[in-house]
Amino acid sequence: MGQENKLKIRNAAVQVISEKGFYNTRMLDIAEEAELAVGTLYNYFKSKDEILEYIFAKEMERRMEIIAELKAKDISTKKFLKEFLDRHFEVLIRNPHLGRVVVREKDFSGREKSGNIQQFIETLIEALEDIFVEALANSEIKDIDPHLMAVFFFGAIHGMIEHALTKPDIMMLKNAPQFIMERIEHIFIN
Amino acid sequence: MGQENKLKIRNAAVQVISEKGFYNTRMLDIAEEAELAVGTLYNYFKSKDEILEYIFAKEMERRMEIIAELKAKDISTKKFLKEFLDRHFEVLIRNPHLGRVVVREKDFSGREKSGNIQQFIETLIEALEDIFVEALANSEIKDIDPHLMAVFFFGAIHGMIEHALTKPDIMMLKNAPQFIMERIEHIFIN
Amino acid sequence: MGQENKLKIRNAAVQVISEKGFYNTRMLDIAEEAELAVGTLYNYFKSKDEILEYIFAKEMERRMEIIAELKAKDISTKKFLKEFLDRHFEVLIRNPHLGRVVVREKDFSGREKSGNIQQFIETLIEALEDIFVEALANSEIKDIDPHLMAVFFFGAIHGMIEHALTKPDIMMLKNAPQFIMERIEHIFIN
Amino acid sequence: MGQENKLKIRNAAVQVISEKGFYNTRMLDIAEEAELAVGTLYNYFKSKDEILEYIFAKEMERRMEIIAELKAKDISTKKFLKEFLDRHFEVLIRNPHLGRVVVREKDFSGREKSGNIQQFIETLIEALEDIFVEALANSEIKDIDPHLMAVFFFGAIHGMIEHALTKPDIMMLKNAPQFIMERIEHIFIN
DNA sequence: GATGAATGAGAATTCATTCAT
DNA sequence: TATGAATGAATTCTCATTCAT
Repeated sequence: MGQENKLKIRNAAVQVISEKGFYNTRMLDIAEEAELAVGTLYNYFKSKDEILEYIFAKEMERRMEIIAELKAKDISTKKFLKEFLDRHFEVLIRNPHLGRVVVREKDFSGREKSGNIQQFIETLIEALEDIFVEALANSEIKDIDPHLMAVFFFGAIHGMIEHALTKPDIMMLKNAPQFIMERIEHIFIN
Repeated sequence: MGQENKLKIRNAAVQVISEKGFYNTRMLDIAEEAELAVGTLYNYFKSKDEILEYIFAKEMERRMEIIAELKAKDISTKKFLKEFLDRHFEVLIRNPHLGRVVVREKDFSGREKSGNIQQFIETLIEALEDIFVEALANSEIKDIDPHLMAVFFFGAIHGMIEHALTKPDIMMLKNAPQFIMERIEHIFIN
Repeated sequence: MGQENKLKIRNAAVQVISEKGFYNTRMLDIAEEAELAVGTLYNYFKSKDEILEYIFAKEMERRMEIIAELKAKDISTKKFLKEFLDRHFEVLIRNPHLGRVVVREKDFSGREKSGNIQQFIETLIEALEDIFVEALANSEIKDIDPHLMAVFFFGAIHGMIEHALTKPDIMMLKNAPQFIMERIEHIFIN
Repeated sequence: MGQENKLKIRNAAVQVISEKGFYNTRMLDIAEEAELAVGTLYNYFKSKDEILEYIFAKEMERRMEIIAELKAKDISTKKFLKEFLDRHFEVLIRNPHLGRVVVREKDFSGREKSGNIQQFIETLIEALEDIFVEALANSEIKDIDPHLMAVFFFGAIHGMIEHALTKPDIMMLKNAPQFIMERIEHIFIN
């Protein structure tokens, strides 16, 4: 059915955009990668911008799902963050193209539409912030500004991903979760 | 003399690109902001890409200067990093447009030329890595992978800058250096 | 049976083309208005152009029928023209969309196929010319170039229709036949 | 200077649009006819639509100038109309392409922008209406609805032009003014 | 006959770059 | 050196038409 093509287009777009960057990718590039006609792309997406938004929406949705799932587990914040990192990086190791697109094209500025993508990032940061706020309330972590903490954490993750995928350095991706946890180990009480 | 115009163009480009993003900025936009004719831009830069490269080159040069200067001071690594962060963020607080361009447009991929910009980032990370390698040799810090450390550190910095400038949240820029230092405090011996 | 769909398509086309103009009307627009699938349109018409031709053909056929019918009645030319005008405008008052399409899209030039539509107009003008030729032979009207007369007459009719439908000004449509007759009253002998 | 190119583009557009119709004319066609690059067209006009509007604006301006000039002459309405017709048709005889565009593309419907073109026509009709209103006040013509009269008159003119230029039939253009005057002769008192 | 997704040729428009003045 | 009009390659998006179901 139709969803199959939408998926094909998304995957093709991820592939090509990760290689050439969003602005250097033509609709024709995506179409060829997807083995479809250009016109067909427009049966599934209103514009090129919308394809990028869709990629982001899907990925951010996944991250929120992971967070929701982990929240349901009722584990300590430390375990929570470790597991979130593990799963986040695991996805990227399996699909480096996707990671590259998500970390690189997030600054899709200069157009109003881009608002959505910025929003996805915001939402994720806010979700992380909530985790820290709660941990603070439960005295699981020291008295640290949760907002700064969330931004710092998110930035460090993105930075390592970007660097690892650009080199590319898969080993770094594998070590990153453990390394990041060690860097914030000290914020936890006990 | 001519350098005055080159500076005008650079400043205009920073201003406009920070607002619209590199790909949504036309040479005409830069020319208008600089109060020059489009043709004049080409008397100072061979291409649009070259303007961006120039902006990066200048900024990275400045960072390297700061690093060289601090190295000459022969202070502890902790003080070194703290002072580097202070000065780095200070520049951005004074010129947010510049910060926005540098953090956003670093992934200028999909073209061969972009190599230069990637290179600037690499160089800076390597410089930081050197600091950590040396600190390790001097037993100033714990036994931590210096490369990972440099990437982590750089990522966190960039993430906070980007977030702070996007909101924009000047207060975060002010608090960031101290906050980051506290996060890596534990890596230092003593 | 099938003719029902052909009619639905024609009516839908008249409706949409009258609103958006032929070139700004997509097959999809017509299909939606007709509550049919685009593909279905092609079971009844070979192309978009053919739909417009069909609309014209039908209308011109009707006018020719009116003319034939009036000719059979064997009335004076003056009565003939008056009745022709009455019936012509009556149709338009009842279906302004149709009128709008017929007066506006007659210049469907630049394509070979369009010849047909031009032809319809020609045929109608010739029919009117015949009326004047005959009237001249019967000494019903003064010595006036019948060809010029037909063109003049036809132009005035079209102009008034177009103006009335564009405003729209239904009252003008109602008054037009009488007004036009008064304007050519003087050509009749007696 | 620049106006020279604007004129070249206008003339080329008139030529091509008169042959192929507005919607079947590509910007490239106009550019080639004008012996300019496509891009150059956009240095003088914001869009294809704007070219058509410009053609109309110029022509309507000319007609208004003729009307203003004749008004200044303070001649009888009958002479006024005759002279207006003569000059109007004279222009068309000299530049049939222009005439064809003006009579054919006036119904530039389906887009908001088209409003301007409709407006030009309206303005001209209103100007004619004013003539009749004044003539009525001066008892130069019989008691006839001036609005209907203006629309009728304008329609007849357009119809004859269109027919004459479509055939093409230059003789008809030459005879038209006289013929039209004879048709409305009876409305004048005396 | 009816459907509507797939197709790809085609068109408007943009914009980096050139170059004559 | 400064200018800005001219250029035309490149790109996004549209839409008539086809055809497998």
